[in-house]
Amino acid sequence: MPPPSCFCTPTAGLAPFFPESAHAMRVVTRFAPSPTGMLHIGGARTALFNYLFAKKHGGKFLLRIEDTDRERSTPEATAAILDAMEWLQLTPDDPPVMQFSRAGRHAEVAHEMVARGTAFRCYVTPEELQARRDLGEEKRLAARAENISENEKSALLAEASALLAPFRSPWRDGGAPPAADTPHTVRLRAPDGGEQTVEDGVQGAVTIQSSEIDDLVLLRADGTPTYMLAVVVDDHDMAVTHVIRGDDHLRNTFRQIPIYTAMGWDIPHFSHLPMIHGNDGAKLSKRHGALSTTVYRDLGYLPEGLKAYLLRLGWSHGDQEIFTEEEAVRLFDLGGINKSPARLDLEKLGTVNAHFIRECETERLFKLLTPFLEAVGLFSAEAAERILKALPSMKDRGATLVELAEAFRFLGVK
RNA sequence: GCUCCCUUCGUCUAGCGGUCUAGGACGCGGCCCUCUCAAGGCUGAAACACGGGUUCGAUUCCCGUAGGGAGCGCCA
Repeated sequence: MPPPSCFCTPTAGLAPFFPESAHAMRVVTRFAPSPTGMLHIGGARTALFNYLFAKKHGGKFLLRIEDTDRERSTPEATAAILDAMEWLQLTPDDPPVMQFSRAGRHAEVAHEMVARGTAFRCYVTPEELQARRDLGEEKRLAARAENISENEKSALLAEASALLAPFRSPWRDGGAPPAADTPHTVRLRAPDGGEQTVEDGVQGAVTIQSSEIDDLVLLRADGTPTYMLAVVVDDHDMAVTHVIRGDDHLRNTFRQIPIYTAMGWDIPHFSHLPMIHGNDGAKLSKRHGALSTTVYRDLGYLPEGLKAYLLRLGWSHGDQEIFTEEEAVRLFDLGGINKSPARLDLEKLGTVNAHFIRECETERLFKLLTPFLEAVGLFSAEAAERILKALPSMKDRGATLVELAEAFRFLGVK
């Protein structure tokens, strides 16, 4: 049995999470949702893993609302996310950071990068870029025509892939603006040659060609920061040591690392979690029913039940199926995370939840159950006493609070 | 299309070259317990995607194929 403190050698070939000597370095993780919709189940799991990892190492778990998209961010979504986090008892150690409030700091960093020559002013417009992509698509389509020669075809394809390749701006090496007052963005000057490798805590070593990284926009023409700049600056300023997020961000890591490098900042340790799919194997969407995390609360699941189920989705510790919160904190590790996507299985969630309903302390269960009883008209002040008394022997009568409430119908409360 | 990633029972997974006639869990079938239901106990069916290597030996390592996923924005 390895000592529990041995968290630095989960997988061969993995970069150590900590320099041997820096035991004083404190683990900081964060969950960074964008308030453009509800907190879905995949996000809840990401938050859980970040929370668990931080707690296990005696570190800090932070929450940052990524609201730099002013068009799509809403206060309602922010409130919904906070509500879900609170329900799940995934409480951040510091007050949530609203990313947009830090826009000034982000711009400051972008300008610093321009001064250092690792970013530049770019005068290309979104329309020009779109035209470039459209032309690329056109050429590709043209290459499919049947009445052209092989030579023409490959020439067309070559043009298409050049047009569709990651964008490298004509201004990346400087140059005068078309006119004195031409609006400009600030773009990262992407690394020139060779390849880039990142040691991911879940995916292992992942390598891509530098040419796959584009000169991404850091500051929009209106001076506001993009997500790519904001995450890096905030993660650095918040002293985040471990970035644990969905693997839809894996490629972004390669676009973010050059920003850390440009500023001479320490690069955090990255771990990218596989996505969660619906029970039909397709990407999670509305038709999979309960999408928002708080819907599970309304469906009668206990927060600890949902968390225990989510924990086992993509993570395992031998054959153990049920983990108490204390065990989860103690046993969680990056090495136990699976690389392949998982499907949501409501049947199993029900079983896990049933376990936690049985484990639930009676007084608390009674409080949680009351609204569900009221919803089906089975609660009254007079019946409260009887319900409370019957509850201990009723605990195994349902997998959810909804079912449990239904089971009280026999009491003839009315 | 290009790049990267993934692939063990229906589902979640164990497995990190011999322990695998592949283990656990959910679900499913049967039996027991029980006035009924639930819970519980026992039990059964159910998987290494395919093809090549490497090796004395592959579920485990490598390469293809197929299937799936992600990314390719002045979105995050």
